[in-house]
Amino acid sequence: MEISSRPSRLLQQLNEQRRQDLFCDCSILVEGKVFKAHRNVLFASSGYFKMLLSQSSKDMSQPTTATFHMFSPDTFMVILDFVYSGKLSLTGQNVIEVMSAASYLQMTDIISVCKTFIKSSLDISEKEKDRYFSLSEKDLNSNGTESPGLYSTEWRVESSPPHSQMDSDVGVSMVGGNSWSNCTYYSASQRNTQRSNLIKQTQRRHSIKKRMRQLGLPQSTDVPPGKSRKLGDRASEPTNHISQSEEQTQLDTEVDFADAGYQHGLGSEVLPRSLLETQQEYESSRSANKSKSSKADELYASMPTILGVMGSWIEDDVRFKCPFCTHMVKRKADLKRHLRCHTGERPYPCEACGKRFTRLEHLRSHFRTIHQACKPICRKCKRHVTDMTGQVVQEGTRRYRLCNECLVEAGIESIPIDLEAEQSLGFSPEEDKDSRWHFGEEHRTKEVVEEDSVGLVIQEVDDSEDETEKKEVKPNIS
DNA sequence: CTGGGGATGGGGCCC
DNA sequence: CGGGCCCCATCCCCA
Repeated sequence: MEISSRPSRLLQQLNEQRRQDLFCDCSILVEGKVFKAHRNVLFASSGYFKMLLSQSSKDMSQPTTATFHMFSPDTFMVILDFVYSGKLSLTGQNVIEVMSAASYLQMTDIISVCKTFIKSSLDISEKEKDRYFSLSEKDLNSNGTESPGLYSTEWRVESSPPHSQMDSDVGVSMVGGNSWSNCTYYSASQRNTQRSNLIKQTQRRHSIKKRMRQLGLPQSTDVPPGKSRKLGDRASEPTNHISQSEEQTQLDTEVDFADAGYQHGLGSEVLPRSLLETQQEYESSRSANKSKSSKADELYASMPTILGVMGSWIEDDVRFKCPFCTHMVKRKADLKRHLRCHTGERPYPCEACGKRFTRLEHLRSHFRTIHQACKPICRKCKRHVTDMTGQVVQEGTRRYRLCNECLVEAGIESIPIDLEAEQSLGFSPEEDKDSRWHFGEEHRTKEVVEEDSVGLVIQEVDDSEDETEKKEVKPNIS
């Protein structure tokens, strides 16, 4: 016979004891504020505490103390309240920090709730959008006041009492690792600029799919687990680690959910609003939520203060753990590089096509293959070509080589170098000849329009000038 | 539908 | 610590 209410009553009792500082044998110091708690409860709730307490458990007579600097007392209070009550008080303002702290403390329960919170905020964003349009269409003359408590309830995890959420693969490595260092992130305005550039990319669908994968969201083209990457960290990456890029993508578009609460139970799944499928949706969403986006930007702006690098020690080997996934690297610089895949930061734009890259080398590679036709290989027959046996064909902003035979076969051998067409791209003959690759944002639209009219342009291949051209053509990559 | 190849992105590591 | 190279996985396009 089982009394189902017994565990919760026990937890209530423990919570009461905590509040009255009864039998507390553990002190947690967070930025000068002391929290009292029970070892047993902390041990059972957090992988971090489990490791910490198992190391210090030999001396049970001494009270255990732990000190944290990487999150605020308020954040820890939210987590501690969750540990003792199963209730997680999330708001739009604290969700990121709570999730980050939970990641550090290895409390995947909380991470899951935070993730769902953020996901469902996107759902709310869509509802808000619908409501916005609805108001626009029907209630333009109405008072337009919003129900302040539209989403005000509290997030609760009631279905499961706090329990151990060990992340075995990171558990050991986390012990003693508590140094955080700030990382560089784009400001909100920079991000807006980047985002607008990103929006213009033609491969958005690809990135959305990819981000869905990062989120662990189901998708039709998802690869089976067995086909995952060679590196175990991706395969083993828990799906409850929301990627920051995704998180930000969502937060950028979401409504103001700060100060609002949400009712959530783990048992009743809150279906995440899937990522916006198209640019139109994305942008209409953005425009619909324009008045609210500043809040999301504020939220983003707060991230640099709460995101960081966890240094941890495995034996004598210092390694750095990504706060958003289980990936660990040996060098800070590698972590910084890795973080770009979470932040979506793409600092290296291609001047020719506007496509942005996370790394300079990728930009260079892209530019060489797409815009410079550096490969001395005929694109059609794959044979090796020289400047004697082939020519460079330009198609839009793409360049590639064709051997003379394939040129004849394609019937484009008679097309001369179309200087007029090149000028039609918006460059005067006086301009640097290479500046035709410097398509800025202002040229891009024109470029697309003109691309068809440009057609194929053949230029003489001069391999000897390739290096020179490389430098001139792409000053920002050399 | 499928396989091949190009483009892209990410990790490890050397300089 | 940044730059760069190499390698590999994945995606996408095309035959």
